[in-house]
Amino acid sequence: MVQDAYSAKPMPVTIAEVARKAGVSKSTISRYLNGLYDHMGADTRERISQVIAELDYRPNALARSLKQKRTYTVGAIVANILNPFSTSIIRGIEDTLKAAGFNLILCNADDDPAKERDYITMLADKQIDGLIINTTGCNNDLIAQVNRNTPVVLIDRKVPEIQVDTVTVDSAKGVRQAIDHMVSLGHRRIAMFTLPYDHVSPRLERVQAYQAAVAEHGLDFREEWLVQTDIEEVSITAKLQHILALGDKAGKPTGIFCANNLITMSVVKVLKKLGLAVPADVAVLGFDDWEWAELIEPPVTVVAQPVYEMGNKAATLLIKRLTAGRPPKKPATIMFEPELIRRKSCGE
Amino acid sequence: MVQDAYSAKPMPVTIAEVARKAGVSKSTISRYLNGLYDHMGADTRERISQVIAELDYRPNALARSLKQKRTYTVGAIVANILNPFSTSIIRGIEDTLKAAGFNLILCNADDDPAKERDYITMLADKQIDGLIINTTGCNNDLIAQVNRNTPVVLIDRKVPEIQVDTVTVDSAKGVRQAIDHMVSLGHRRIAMFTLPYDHVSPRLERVQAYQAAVAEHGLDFREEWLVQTDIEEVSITAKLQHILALGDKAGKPTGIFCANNLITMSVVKVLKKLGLAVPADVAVLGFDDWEWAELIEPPVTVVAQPVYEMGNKAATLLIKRLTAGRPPKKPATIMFEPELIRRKSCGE
DNA sequence: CTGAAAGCGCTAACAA
DNA sequence: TTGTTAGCGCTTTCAG
Repeated sequence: MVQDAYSAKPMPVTIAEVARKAGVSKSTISRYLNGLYDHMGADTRERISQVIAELDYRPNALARSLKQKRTYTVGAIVANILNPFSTSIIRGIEDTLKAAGFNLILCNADDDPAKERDYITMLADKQIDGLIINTTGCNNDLIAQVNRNTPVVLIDRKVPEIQVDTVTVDSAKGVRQAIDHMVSLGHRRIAMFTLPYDHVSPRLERVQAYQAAVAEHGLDFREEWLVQTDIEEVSITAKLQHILALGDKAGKPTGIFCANNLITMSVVKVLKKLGLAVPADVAVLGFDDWEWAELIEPPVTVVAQPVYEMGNKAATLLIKRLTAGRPPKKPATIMFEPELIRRKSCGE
Repeated sequence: MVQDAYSAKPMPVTIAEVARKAGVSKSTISRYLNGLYDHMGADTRERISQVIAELDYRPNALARSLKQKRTYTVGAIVANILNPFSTSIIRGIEDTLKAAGFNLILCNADDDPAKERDYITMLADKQIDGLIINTTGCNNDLIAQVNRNTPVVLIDRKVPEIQVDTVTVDSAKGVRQAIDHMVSLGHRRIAMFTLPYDHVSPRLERVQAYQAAVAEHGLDFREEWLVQTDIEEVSITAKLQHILALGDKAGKPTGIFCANNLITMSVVKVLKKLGLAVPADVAVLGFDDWEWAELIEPPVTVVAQPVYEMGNKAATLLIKRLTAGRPPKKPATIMFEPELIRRKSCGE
């Protein structure tokens, strides 16, 4: 068949062509490509090397993977790529994977279960060797199914129904540190802002830990102080105005604990727009640190998670499964330690 | 052959199995999968649908792509995923691609030419249909070669040697806006901080535009004010201290123009550490906006680029090539308009 | 040390 | 309306 004059893709060179030009069989080329030249004629080897260079030949990974049933590729799906939390994790995953010779396909679920679902199936269809996912928590069935063929590692968010390696942070301890810190600075009326916490384990854990800490410290508490919200400015503004209008005697909180960095940013932004001073009018403490948290005025006090290391660990766990001598070990859950970073947003 | 007891991957179900169970040929299944059931027996269709559901069958994308010579996947390589500039672009690319039915493989070159090189070949080996790249500028040969088989779109950074669609921002105009603004606020001694600008077109353009603007306004100028640096705190600190120690009469600049957001963040951070007030001690204006630039104290004035739209556009151009009626059009370079966003870091 | 041949899972003429 | 057949580009026994 003749090559179409306008066709976008010129005929790429195949192993057969290399074989012909080098005057050997495809098998020999294949062996060469796979480093099996222990017992290969030095002359043949040399010739093949030359022909390959000359033709600029690169093996087709699709064909190879189809035959070998391995792609040496792992997929990673993060919840929201605009969140520094996700990008740091990605860097952690990437470095470890690369060092081990695996490729990475990155996907951004955008906190949308449907999008996540699409990406999971796309990756599975592409026959990835493994999956690392910071899941929305709404596709557990699919993830479990993928996990039957392909090792999966969960990051940040746990899903007890699925038996897989999981990397998280000790949210309870982090919240404890946060509340202890605020209390030590004299706060006794502490509100908490969180994204909706159904389906998402760390969010739920943080809310529960907040409630526990409030109880143990014998702090004041009102249902209205536990606010579930999205990060839109209008929403945050409304909720903030509501709790801050509660009136001073035991009604208005003096501090706000934000359950993740997105919330923290929004809260700080809105507070600023409302002309409220931090921490004079109200203190702020966030869960999760990020590069420029100290650039905000005032620099915001946070509970930091070792995000990069969490990415490393997730990749390491996955690689272990991918290269494991059998039989496979029981799934483990690794919990990292959070760390309080004192800056200026809580007073002192 | 018997399935190995410990083998990680259970035998996945293939089209042949579906065919057998449904009592039809593989071709029929294939037709079904590809939506060619116009002239298919309603009964067969029904049966196939059932068997597929029953077996949880998913076609192997590797096999399909090998045969079709299309992966419906485009690769995107960004310079630095920790940079909000990159992530916004990614979102733009992603949305457009998804809407057009293409998959996206994301890679982070980390501003490292070697890493970039690896990713480009990896993507090419995986037979991507197209590539969008914010290149380091050090792999032009490779990119040109890929471009012979596969449409490439350059984003943010131009490479004149390669004939491809390119999406950029009008750096010259942006810089002009920046300098004009500072001048209008009374600054006549303006320094510029930039990352090393060899290989990277927008950086070079910005430096040239800065020099041109300085000349046209008849501003004071000293070689030392044009500083090339990395974003490490130590480097920035040293350079900053140097120019600020120059002495007041025409030596010490009153304003600093930062050529990109990474530089801006570092400069602001170091200024803060040095106890210098912005804009009282020195004004700051940055190229490129980002979500939380207004959270900094003072909120920093910037020249914003429509990053999300640039991502959209890059993807759109690529899709056009991928779905084009032939013959292909000549490569175009699209230039987006920057926009000055006045905040507080330049005085007034 | 190297080659022949079969086959990975799918699609696409061409027949029927 | 459906089946047969021949590959896509590579790897991998099995022979020699």
